[in-house]
Amino acid sequence: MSKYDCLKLENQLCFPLYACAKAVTRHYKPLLDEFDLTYTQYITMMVMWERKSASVKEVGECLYLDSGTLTPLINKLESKGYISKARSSDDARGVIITVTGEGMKLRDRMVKVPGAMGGCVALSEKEATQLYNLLYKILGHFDQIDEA
Amino acid sequence: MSKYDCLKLENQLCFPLYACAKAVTRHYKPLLDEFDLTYTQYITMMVMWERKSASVKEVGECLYLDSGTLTPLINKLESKGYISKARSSDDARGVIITVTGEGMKLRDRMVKVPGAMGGCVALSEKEATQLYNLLYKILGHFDQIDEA
DNA sequence: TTAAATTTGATTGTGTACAATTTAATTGTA
DNA sequence: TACAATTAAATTGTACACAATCAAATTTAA
Repeated sequence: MSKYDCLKLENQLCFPLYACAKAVTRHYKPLLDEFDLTYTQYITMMVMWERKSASVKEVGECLYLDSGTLTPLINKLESKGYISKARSSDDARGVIITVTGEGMKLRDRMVKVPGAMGGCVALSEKEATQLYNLLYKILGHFDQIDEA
Repeated sequence: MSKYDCLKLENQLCFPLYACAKAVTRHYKPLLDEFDLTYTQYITMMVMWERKSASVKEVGECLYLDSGTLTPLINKLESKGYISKARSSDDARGVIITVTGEGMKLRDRMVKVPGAMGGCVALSEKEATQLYNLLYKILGHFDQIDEA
């Protein structure tokens, strides 16, 4: 029992969180490679599939990403033909991105991906729900801190 | 209820994991800035504080990182004076890194960091343990997959 | 014992992340 | 109305992450 115990890797909660998130995206990679998408591009497409259209700012709020990350990423998705970009007519500062027909077709082709990944994680239904709730509890608390 | 529900962001387990890990390291940043360390440098020092000495390969196994990430990071920690590098005498392929006196002094100065971060996460003891166990369960399963 | 296979760390290239700054557009206010 | 403050994206710079490749050293096996 030392005063340094709190600095041991095994006593950290953040480290398994960090390592686990990386492990998950690493195991997503072979699944996503078939569609020529990275994980971040994939979740960006998820937002687009649901909303059809959104500003860069809105996408950033959904994904906790800023324009420094999203601008090049969105340009790549545009060059792949999955989304289109246009200045907002309401407010010329904003850029509205819209999912294309090709982008919607991609959704059909990717329906099997979450299932394939789920088989990889191997938690029970109950454990998965537990984890889900704990993670959103932390995220919610951070959101609260940040808006203050 | 659509066949596309599995592709909704809110139905993903991976997304809050990814977002939460980023939120945690983001909130670590102001704490670590005072010591001129990044999060990855910080956990690398944790390994060094515990082991005093380890090969690049061993550090990588502890942290789930490869030489592409560790080589430049270790060079930075060396230039800050917290560790030293030397070829292994046993096996000239290996590079052994060793924590310096300055590196050990840093541990004393950083004892307050985990507590400060813990106050930020705001889970009960029980929830934190639950989360810890779930994360290591996933990591353990991935380890199993990977070694096969 | 050598030649092939493996291992270790470094290097290169791509893709995030995110802070900080810049530019253009909009809003608020005196 | 003017003009300061704010906002949205883009840009720039630093630091991971990791795949792929390389070079040097070591191990294995024929």
